[in-house]
Amino acid sequence: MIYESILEQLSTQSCKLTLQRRELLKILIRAKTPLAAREIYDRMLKKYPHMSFDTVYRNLNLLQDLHIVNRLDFQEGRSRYELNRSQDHHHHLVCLKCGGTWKLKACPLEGLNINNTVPEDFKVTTHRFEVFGYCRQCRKELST
Amino acid sequence: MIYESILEQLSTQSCKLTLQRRELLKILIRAKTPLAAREIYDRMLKKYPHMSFDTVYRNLNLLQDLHIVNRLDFQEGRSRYELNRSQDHHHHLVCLKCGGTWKLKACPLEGLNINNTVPEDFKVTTHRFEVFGYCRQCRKELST
DNA sequence: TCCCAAATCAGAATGTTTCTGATTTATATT
DNA sequence: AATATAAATCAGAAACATTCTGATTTGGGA
Repeated sequence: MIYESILEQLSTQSCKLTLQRRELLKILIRAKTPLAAREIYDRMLKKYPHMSFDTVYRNLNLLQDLHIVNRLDFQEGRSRYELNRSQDHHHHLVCLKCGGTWKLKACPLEGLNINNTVPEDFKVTTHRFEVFGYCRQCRKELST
Repeated sequence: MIYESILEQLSTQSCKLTLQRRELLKILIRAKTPLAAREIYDRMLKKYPHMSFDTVYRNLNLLQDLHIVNRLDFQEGRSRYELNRSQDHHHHLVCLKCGGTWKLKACPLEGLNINNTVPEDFKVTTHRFEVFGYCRQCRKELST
């Protein structure tokens, strides 16, 4: 469903539906949490053992440009990627110990006073918001 | 004033007040915008031409641990650093074209519904919020 | 002045991301 | 079904930020 509609979108942009590209999409659709390029690459190697790492990056960048994928940064020294599901705009809660992530529905741009603080002549295109800390499990482990 | 109080703080932590460390602090205090490690290094080279890049990073990490410096990420492929001036908690507005930054006083954590969306058993330590787009000047240049 | 932990230096190493140039492939057309 | 070709892939190198290593120097207390 999502998969097919993305393939269609790619076709209309005259992008080829290569096996590698399809596999990358399937991995992102299956993912329960944002993945690092390295993690995606490792999963793809299982099906395509001769994959080039470069292919992962090229496709992630392409999908980003088409707004099919979001690039995220959780201060880990590398990016993570997630499918951009429309109607599911969200931000993240990130555990600094285990790297676990949870969705935050609250969005600062929906808050009241943002429009007062951003100058009118500044054209806003995107924003980021992340909350960091320690999840229940990791809190326990820290105190023992 | 700020400079002296930081030196004092460093002393009490039994950190040595090396010339390089002092110079790095002065650069951060002078800075009108968050600086990349590379930019800091370039400025330090003028005074200490034999500086090691490593020294910049080591000190930035130290100062970060002591909450004297904030590490920021503006999706540029490298971090930027700014002095953590207490009583001036803020976020940033970032121009995607020129890299210019402006302070945003609004903070999402002060908003209403955050406490409802973060689970109680999650220990929040930090957060990030950035707004990206194009500044007045760069908007003009894009449309011509 | 002496001592030594802390800091620095120089250069190598690590890890992520991008580039290059040759080869392969998806797909539109015949 | 065969062909042409732009797009995509591969393999490896390169670029870049950041961290590490091991030898040397230095700030600051005794």
